[in-house]
Amino acid sequence: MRLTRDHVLTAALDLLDEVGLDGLTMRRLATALGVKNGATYWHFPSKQALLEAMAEAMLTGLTEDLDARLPWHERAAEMARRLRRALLSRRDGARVFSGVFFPLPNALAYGETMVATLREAGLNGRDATWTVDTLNYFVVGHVIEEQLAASLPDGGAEATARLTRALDPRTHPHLHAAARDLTAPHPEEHFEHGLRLIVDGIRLTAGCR
Amino acid sequence: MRLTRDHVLTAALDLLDEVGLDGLTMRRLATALGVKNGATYWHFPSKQALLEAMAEAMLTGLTEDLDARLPWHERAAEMARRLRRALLSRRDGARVFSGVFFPLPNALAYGETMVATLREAGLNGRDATWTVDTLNYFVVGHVIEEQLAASLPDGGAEATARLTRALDPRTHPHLHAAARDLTAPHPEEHFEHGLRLIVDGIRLTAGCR
DNA sequence: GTTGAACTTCAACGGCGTTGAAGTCTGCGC
DNA sequence: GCGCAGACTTCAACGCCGTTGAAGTTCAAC
Repeated sequence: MRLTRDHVLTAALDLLDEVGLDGLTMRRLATALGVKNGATYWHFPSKQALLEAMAEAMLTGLTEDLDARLPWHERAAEMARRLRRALLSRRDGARVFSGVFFPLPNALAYGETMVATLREAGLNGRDATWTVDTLNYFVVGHVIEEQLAASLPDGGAEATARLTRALDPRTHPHLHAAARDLTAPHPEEHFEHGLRLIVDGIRLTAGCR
Repeated sequence: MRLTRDHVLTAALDLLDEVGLDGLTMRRLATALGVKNGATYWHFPSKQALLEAMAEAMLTGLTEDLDARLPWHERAAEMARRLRRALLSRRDGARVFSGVFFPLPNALAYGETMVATLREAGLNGRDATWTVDTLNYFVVGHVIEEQLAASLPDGGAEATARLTRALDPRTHPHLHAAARDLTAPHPEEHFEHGLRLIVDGIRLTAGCR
């Protein structure tokens, strides 16, 4: 059967889950599709274009069915949670997303909804836009680290051990004590902690005007 | 004259400024040093090790001469600003830093100081650690974008034009209006805006206990 | 001077994204 | 039924990349 743009895209997403971003190769993708190396280039002009399509696919439906009756800060938090879940839906999803520069339609819809929500809270255009940026840096950065930790060979045990070894309790008492509060074991709580921090900051800003 | 680990390191940092992270190649580095391709591998076992040393070099002196009389929130903000400036000191510095997994001594010192500052504010160990993570996601994400925008061929004019073209004012009124509030023209204010947002969130959290 | 370690060169390995010419298939008008 | 044009695939390369190991060179200490 002949190839379709969609075949290539879904095969690429499946391959991403299987081998991760670093293992995702145009040659491997062709092999997975039972096709020779150059064939995919008919459907996507470059690997970058394919990665953009993959990112766009991950963000499908991000703004759908959002409860308009929620107060603005709960709506904003819900959107951030949705973005996180979308990025988590594929292995290394956050890194794929962060490598895309092109303005993806689904990302634009997300941004538009976010800015609209914050404007509703009373923020002016510039504040709302910049606040969305701050939220995005947090979400993407958090999920990148989350997925990095998740794809460590031994569940991060070796990396944690090496970190603990590097930490002299005399010079780094706080970090030494914090070794058990790393991201890895509590991703949800860690995410909610940061999210609340930022949303609280927004509420403070919003209340001041 | 023979090579030194230090020669290689400073040449790598200079080459980074010249050609950016994507142009930084072991072969190009060797050429810049007037040496053949394999020679650098005597001083650094791998490119990754070299990048780690480069990141560590960028973070030198990050925690020095911090005014202990400042209130905690100003000290934390000052640290974040220092981290930003350190990452900005080299082209693509933030991307170099974010690609390093190994716990760098200077990064640990930074983290220790940050956690200590937040504990002083009354946060418990876990809250302090996680809050530092949130701050770091913001700083690194912000500077990555800042430097990405700075290294666009035409100062970002073409990218902005393409974005504006992709934005229908009917479907994306807020983003369309916000096209002039992008990061690029106001990096300082944009950074300070996000920083204040997060620090305000911390102050709120700190006040609650 | 000899020697042994420190350092460099040399030549390759296997991999990557991408390209363009050549080939094959397929559906459509005749 | 047939030919043909466009759609799609293969093939064979190009020029990169990080890394490696054996062979060669330099140099300081004895």
